[in-house]
Formats: sequence, C-alpha cells, structure tokens
Amino acid sequence: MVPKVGMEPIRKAALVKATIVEIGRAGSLDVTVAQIARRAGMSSALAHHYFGSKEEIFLAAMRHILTLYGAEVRGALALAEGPQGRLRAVLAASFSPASFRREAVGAWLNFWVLAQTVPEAKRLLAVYQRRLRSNLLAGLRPLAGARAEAVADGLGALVDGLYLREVLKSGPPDRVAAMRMAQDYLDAALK
Amino acid sequence: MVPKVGMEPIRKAALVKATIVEIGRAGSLDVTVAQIARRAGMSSALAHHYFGSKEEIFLAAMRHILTLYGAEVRGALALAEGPQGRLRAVLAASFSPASFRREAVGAWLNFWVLAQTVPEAKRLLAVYQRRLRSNLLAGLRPLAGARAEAVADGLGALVDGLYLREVLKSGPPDRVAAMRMAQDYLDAALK
DNA sequence: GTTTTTGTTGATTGACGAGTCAATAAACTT
DNA sequence: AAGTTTATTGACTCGTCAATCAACAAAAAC
Repeated sequence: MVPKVGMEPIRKAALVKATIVEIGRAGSLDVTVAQIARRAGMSSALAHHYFGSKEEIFLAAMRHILTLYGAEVRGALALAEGPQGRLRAVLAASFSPASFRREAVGAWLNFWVLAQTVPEAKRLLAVYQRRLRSNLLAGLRPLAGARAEAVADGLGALVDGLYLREVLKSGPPDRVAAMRMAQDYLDAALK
Repeated sequence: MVPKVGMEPIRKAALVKATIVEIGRAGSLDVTVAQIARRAGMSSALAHHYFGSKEEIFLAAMRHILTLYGAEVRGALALAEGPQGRLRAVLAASFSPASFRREAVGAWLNFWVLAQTVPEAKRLLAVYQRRLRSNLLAGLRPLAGARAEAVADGLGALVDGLYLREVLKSGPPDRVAAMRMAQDYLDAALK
C-alpha cells in the first residue's frame, strides 16, 4: 500500500520467479496471471502493468532460465582444463542443482510446448540448442575429429531426453545418475 | 441428421483421430472439444456424450498412439533374427513413418505435459517406458551382459530426446538421421 | 506548490469454453 | 403398436480469465 520508487526491476524479478514456480507446480502453462501475481505478492493488474501480457511474462521466465543456465556453463567452463575437462564442465552445468531441479525441469518442458506456437519462444530455445552444440563441439573436435558433429548432436539429444525423463520420475532428481549416463555416452563415443 | 445404429465405435475412433490432429496443429492441449468434434464431423455435445469429458478424450488418444506403437514394435519384432536384429527392429519401430510423423510427435510431447497432472496419463507413459526398456533389454543382455541395463536406459532417453528435438525442427521429420543416431549409440556402447 | 511521473489496486468488461439438457428421430424389442 | 434404447444437436448455464480502466497515493521535477 506504500508505493516506493524503483520497484520495476524488483517486481519483474519476483514475477519471473513466481512464474517458474507456478508452472512447475501446475505442471502446465495453465497458470493464471492472478496466481502468478499472488505468489509474487501483488495484484494481477500490476503484473499486466509491467509485462503487458501473459505471453511476455512467460517469455521473460524463459529468458531467465536460459540466462541462468548460460551463466552456469560459463562458470564451469572458466575452471575447466583440456577438451575432456571442458566437456565435463558443460555436462556438469546441464545437470547442476540449479538447472536440474524439479521446477526448472517442469518449466523447461512447458517452454518446449510454448515454442510450438510462439515464435520468440522457439527462437530462444534454438539459441540454447546452438550454444550447447557449439560448447560440446569445441571440446569434441580435438577428441573425435570428423565425428565430432554427430557425437555433439547425439549427446545434445541425450541431455534433452534425460531432462524429459526426469519430469515423469517420482522422487527427487538424481543428478548423479543423469550425469553418469551422459558421461558413459561420451566415453563410448570416444573409444 | 440420419441416426444409424452402431455408431459408437466409429464416432469414438473419429474423435480420437481428430484429437491427435488438432493437438498436432495447435501444438498444445489448448484445443476445444468443439474443434475436435468439428474436425470429426459431429457436434461437441456428441463428443461429450461418448466420452464424458475432455480428459477422457485425451486419454483415449494417448492409448491409441501407444497401441499403434505397440503394434509396430510387435510387427517388426516378429521378423527380426538374433539380438542385433531385435534391437534394430525396436528402433525401426520407434522411428517408423507412422510413429515419427509430425502430428504424433507433437501429440506425444503434449501427453508428457498431461502426465504431470493426470495420473492415468502418467501411468500410460510409464507403461510405454517399461515396454521399451524390456524390449531393449531382451536384445541387449546377450550382447552387453551386466551393462545391458545402463545401455537400455541411455538408449531409451536418447530416443525420447530425439523425439523432443524433432518437435522444434522445421522441415519434414528425418527418420533416417534419427535412426542412425540411435544405431551409432548402440554400436558405440557395444564396442 | 503545482504538475508529472511512477506505483498500485478493486472493479469491470468481454470472450471463450466445458459440460448439461431438452427435444427430435430413427431403430430395435416385445 | 407401444416402449425402450441409441444417435444427435441447438441452446443454455456457469465459471474462468486476460486485459482494461478509473482512481488514489507518493515521489520527482519544475
């Protein structure tokens, strides 16, 4: 009830976070703006005021998740040494506690659905795929030569598949198992 | 306008087919019963009459896709010889023209979303996963021994991932490429 | 100190959609 | 032939929800 100045970024961040939580809870994009706004501690009118439309809210949430993931990758890559280390770093980032948590994975799946109808969502997902691919490729070329591309594509699909399966599993996410599975693929492909 | 007897199975089949088409078109589960009914050539009231609710319609569509896939696998398996042949057969069925077509893949993704909220949908998807796993396992045990389970899980995730990626791609589905990628994984794992 | 910008919400609008119902008609049953 | 079951739909109810609006309050600008 006490309006303060400089709220915009705070409100927007709160809405983005609330959106991911709500999508994760609902397990679908059937989440009302009112729900999101309530969780973020404001009226739905305010949510519309800042974002203009529900679609914009979703897109902002997507960008947030992608940004988070990007940061994770950069961070891990900075410490990595050698091609093998770089590859491990990329995989570790993909299955990091922050990225591989229930909410985020659930949201991820639903963003995939969103991408089928909203071009901007498709674009964002394509950016993610390209980035993953080129990161893997950088590590793979010295190790796999001409086969690097095929391995990168396979590994990318495997990572996505592991995310997908995580959604259906009950119980807490098992990052270690997922990580090992990706690593096994890599070892077998490089043998 | 001319009621005939014995329409129930015909109407139901038409609705199921229309559901898959509409979900594929829309790219989401935001499809109205009226849309589905119109495509199936009847009123929405009739759709409700036969299925009771929208959710039941979705579940019937899921069962249909799973049944189709199951038949495909059985058919391919009948002709297969030896463990290698059986594995190839399972993969061929997974990427068969009927299963790996746009509509079906799009519907598949959305059923995954449905499984997050509708227990019966989750159960159906679990059945599919178990079946795929045990089919792969049968072929893998003679070839991979103790590592069979890990390979089956990895290959299963890869197949799901390839489906997922198909959704985002533009252009017609490339069954051959998907098939090769799965086969490469297999070859590498068995090496 | 008045005007403008920024923050905020309750109330309302307008659309849409799932599910129900009453009514009509043909086809089987007895 | 009367009664029951199956097929079929147009019209309606009831709820939900995205988006808008009018209004109020505080801070910043002038």
